[in-house]
Formats: sequence, structure tokens, C-alpha cells
Amino acid sequence: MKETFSLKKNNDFKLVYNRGKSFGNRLLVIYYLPNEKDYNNLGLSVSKKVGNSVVRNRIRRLIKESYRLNEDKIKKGYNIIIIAKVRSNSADFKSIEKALLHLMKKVKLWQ
RNA sequence: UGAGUAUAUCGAAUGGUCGCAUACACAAUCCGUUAAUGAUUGUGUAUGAGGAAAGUCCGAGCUCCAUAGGGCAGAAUGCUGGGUAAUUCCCAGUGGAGGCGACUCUAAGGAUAGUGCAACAGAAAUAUACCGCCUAACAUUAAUUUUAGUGUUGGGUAAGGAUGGAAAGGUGAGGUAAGAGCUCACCAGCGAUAAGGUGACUAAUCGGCUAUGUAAACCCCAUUCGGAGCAAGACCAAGUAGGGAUAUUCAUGGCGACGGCCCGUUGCUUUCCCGUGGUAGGUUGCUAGAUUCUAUUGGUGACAAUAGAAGUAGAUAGAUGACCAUUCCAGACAGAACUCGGCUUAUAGAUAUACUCAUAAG
Repeated sequence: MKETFSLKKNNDFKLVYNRGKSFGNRLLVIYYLPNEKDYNNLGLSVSKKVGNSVVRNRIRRLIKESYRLNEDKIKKGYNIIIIAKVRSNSADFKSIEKALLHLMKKVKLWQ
């Protein structure tokens, strides 16, 4: 992801899960933790319960696209993990985007 | 026209805006410089998931472990001939089973090497007499020279009844006290002979006269098989701390490596000297290969040979997406991770070729 640094290490994921705050809605769950930098790290998690590899790949791309289109409106300086719930396996782009924006406003990462 | 059989092909299309990965070109900046190279950013161009990418069921390439050694154990395969790098794959045939047919299916060596199993039923399950049929002796009844019936005991009989997946050849005729391959004809099975075929096998003649099934039960026979897998392996190398290389000597010892066991091979152990080994991480392996297509020739065919042409996925928490518009049959199964050849499984629908059956017409 260009200009969007992604979380890669398993340790980074564990740190956010253990120390970070979380919030969820119908389709997605968010974990976030301040990282004291001037950019965000985004991590995505879609479990095998959601569907086969085609479905999982599609959900991941939809979330990434939603994040990319709204990146300039989100506060900087956080490690963010987005988890897709099982229910999201039949969602389209608009409902994913709406759910993501709802989460961002709830946890006050929205500028 | 309808119903089918076989083989092959395709797997929504077009345009616009934004975005991602890789390669190339150009520009800028940085490091460094004899030069090349390298890193970051921007712009442009090109390319960017499948027929199964899947399951990981076979077989190979490639890499490391010893140039992959001997025996046992274990595993796999199992009609014949051929193809291939190789196979449990493919092609052509043989036998058997199914279908009116095109065609399909087939784990198809050995049951006189041995062991085991065959429930229930049935008199009896690998040897058998329950009923029945025939007959001898004795007893008894009728009748009385002799014959018929009944009972007991003994013998003959596998035609008939009944059970079962299976009752030891089948059908018909002769034959007999009643019966029986006891005899004959046809059929089936077994053995031998010479013939055809590379072979599985085929059809012919002759002979004797009968042998339960099960080997995806153990087993026997024949053939084949070393292990681990790209998280293989190679190179560079923070932090941390303690091991490595060379030469020599001794012990049939100890620890380890070579899939299990035995053998066999081999490394370390001691002293001296030196500074290196390697974790995180990075680079590489990483995509041109037994490749695809077309033509010709050889072959029934799988396939082979020759000639010409085509040819850019290569990520590493993992790129191929989002939105809009138009069209139609309204889009199924499904996402590359070292690479190939097969098999199996999932799959909306569309197309082509050859053939079969039925109906109609002729």
C-alpha cells in the first residue's frame, strides 16, 4: 500500500490487541493504539469463517479501498486493525464503507 | 424433429475516472566514484490469476543429505503389447459384465503350497439319506398253490420335495428293481495335441468324466521402490555470547549422521594456534519449459521426427480492485506462492464435429 504503512509482524498485532481499545458494529470491528508517529499503520484480518479465499480476498480489498478513499480525513498517529465479521461475506462496497466511517466517528478518529 | 453416445473448445463484453504490483525509459535528489552500480520520489509506456490456480492422490525436474551401498522388514503395482522424462497416466487390443444401438464399465495373477471364514435356514456346507423311490429278510392282516397291504430291521438310490448365494455339470433321449455320465446328442467346464497371433487369446480335433465360494482375508508368485522437501538450499549479516579450522595420537569405548532394524561408511572427543560461526533481518532461489500453435512425414492410435511461428504474473501479511455507463443468455465453480506431466473433485451456461436409436417424408 502506497503511503499507507501496513502492519506486518505478529508482535505488532499482539500489542494492539492487548493494549489497544476496541469497538465494533454490525460488519466490522476496530482495534486502535497510538504509535507516536505521523502516519497510520493499518492491519486487516479476515478469518476463514468468513468464506473461501475468493470471498476473503474480496472483503479485504473492499476494506482497503474504503480506507484509501477516506484516508485524508482520518487522524494520524495510530496503529489500526480492522477485523471483518462473518456477516460481511455478502456485503457490497457501499455498506462496507458506511460501516467503516461509522466506526471512525465512534472512536473519534474522524477529523 | 426428438432422445442419446463420444470427443474437443470457450468460461460475459466494451468505454471512462481513481488506485495497486512488476518491468523498461526519462527526470530530480541522496550515497559513492576513475567508472559502473545502488537507494528514494515523480512522469510515461507495457504487462498482470484458472480450467480447474483446488484436493495433495500419483510421477518427474531442481536442492541438500554419502557418486545413494548390502541384507531383512515394509510399501506399491498385478490380462497383453506399445507411448512417455516418469507414473497408479495415455493409446491399441484380449477376456468378462451392461445397453435395441452409438458405446460404457472392469482391483482382470494364483483357490491341486498352506491356514482361515462361509451367519441364518436346511437332514446335510465338502461332505450328507430327513421325506420320497426301489429292494431283501422277518412278523402280521386279507386272501389262501400265489399275490396285495401294513410294521420292524438291513441294503440300493441324488431322479422328485424342502433350505440356501452355492446341494458337485445343464437339457433331451436311452437305460434300470429304482436310479446314476451308466450310455448317446448338443451345450458348458478341465486336460492334451498340432495351427494362427509379438502376446493376452482364438477357433479345431481328441481324451477322460468333474473340480463350492472367498486372495480390495492372511498368504504365495512376479516386478518396482533411499530420505527430506523452496519454510529445500546458497550468499550477506545488527544485537547477543562461545564456538570453529588444520595437523597428530590413543581407546574394538561414548555421542551423532545416512526413513525402521542389522551390517557397512563416516564426523566429533586430545593438544596447539587462530578469529570466526551464526539468530533477527535482507538478497537470491523466481520463472524459457520434457512450452504452445501451425504444416509435412511416419504410425490404427497414444506419440515421434523435421520446418516455421509465438511468447514479458512473479507477490512475500502477500499486487489484478472500486465506482459509473451500455448490451445480453443476467454471469457457475472458484484466487498463482519453486516448476512441469497426469488423476480426482466442483462447475451457470454456450459452441463445434462424428455417430446411434425413434418418428415423418422419399
